[in-house]
Amino acid sequence: MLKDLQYIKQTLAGHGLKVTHQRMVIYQVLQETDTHPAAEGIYEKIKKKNPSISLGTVYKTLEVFVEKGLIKKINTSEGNMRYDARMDIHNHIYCTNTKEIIDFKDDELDMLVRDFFKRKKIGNFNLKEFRLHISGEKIDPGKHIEIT
Amino acid sequence: MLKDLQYIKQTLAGHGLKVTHQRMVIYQVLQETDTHPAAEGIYEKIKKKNPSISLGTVYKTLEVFVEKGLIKKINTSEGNMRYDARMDIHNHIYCTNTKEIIDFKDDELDMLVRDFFKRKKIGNFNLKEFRLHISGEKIDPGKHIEIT
DNA sequence: TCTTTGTTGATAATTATTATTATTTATTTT
DNA sequence: AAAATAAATAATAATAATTATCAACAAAGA
Repeated sequence: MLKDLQYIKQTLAGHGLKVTHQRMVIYQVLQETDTHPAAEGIYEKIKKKNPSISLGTVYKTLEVFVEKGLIKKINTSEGNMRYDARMDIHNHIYCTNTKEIIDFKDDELDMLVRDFFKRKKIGNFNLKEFRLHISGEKIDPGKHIEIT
Repeated sequence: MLKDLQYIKQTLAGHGLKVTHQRMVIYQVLQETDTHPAAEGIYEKIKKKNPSISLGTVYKTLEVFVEKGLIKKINTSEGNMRYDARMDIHNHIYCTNTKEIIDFKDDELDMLVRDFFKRKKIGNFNLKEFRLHISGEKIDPGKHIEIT
C-alpha cells in the first residue's frame, strides 16, 4: 500500500512544512508501517535506499512532525519513544513480552469514555485527548491477537 | 502524613525484601508524594538527610520494587520514567505544560471499561491491566485541577 | 545575483539508565 | 564469637537514546 507521493507532499505542505526528500521518506515509512517504530527503526528502514540521511535528521524530523501535528509520539515502558502516523483516536495494546504496540480502535469504547467525560467534568483543565493503554501479553507470541 | 516505620518495614518484608535503610527511605518518599517522581527526584529528596545514598542505588532499588510488585513504573512523553506507589487501579491525567501526573480514580469509569472487556474479548492475549491516559493542559497552572 | 533563511549531515554533548566492581553490611556456619 | 558466605550498597564506568552544535548546502526573496 504505497502512498502516492503527491499525497505525501500535500500533507507536508498542508502542515506548513517545506517539502524535502528526507521528510518525504520518513513520513512515507511511518505511513507504510503499523508497528509504531522508534527513530532508530525508521532510520534502519530508510538508509538502505538513502544512505546519506543521518540519524540526527530522523530525530529532528520526527520532532518537527510531532510539533506540527502530523504524527504522535508514544511512550513505552522501555526507554525509547515510538511514533505513530495514525491520527484518528485509537487505543493501544502493549504486549509486554514482544514489545509490540497494537492498535485497537473501537467506536463503542470511544463513545463510552467520551460520554463519561460529558458528565464528569475536570475543572481547570483543558482535556485534549484520552487513550486507553491496555497491557498484557500474547499467549502465542507467533500469532496475532484477535479482537472479537 | 508520615507513614510509620513499622508499616514500611512490614510492607518491604511482606514482599520478600530485606529491610534496609535505603529501601526504607526510598519507599517512604514514594509513599509521601503523589507527584509520581522520577529516580532523580527521589534521589534529590533523600540526599539531604542521607548524603551517602547513591543515585545508582535509587535506580536499582526502584527496579527491585517494581519487580516485587511494590510500586509501578510509569512512562511519560518526555524521556524519563516515573514511579507510583499507589497500587490500586487508577488513571492518570497528564498535564502537558506542567508535566504533572495527577491521579484520577473513578469507580464508575473502571466499571464501564471492565464491563466493556467482558463483552469484547481479545483473543491470544492475556489482559493484565488497562489504564486511561488523559492528556491536556491546566488552564491556570498555579491552581489544582478539580474533578466534579 | 546577492542575501537571508531553513534544512541537513557529521559530530559532539547530554541525559537517563544500566552494568561493574570493590566495599560494606548482614546472615549463616562452624 | 570468629570465619565464611551471601546480599546490598557506593562509586564509578559504560551504554543507549536523544538533543545540541555548527559548517555546508539548498531554497526563497529582494
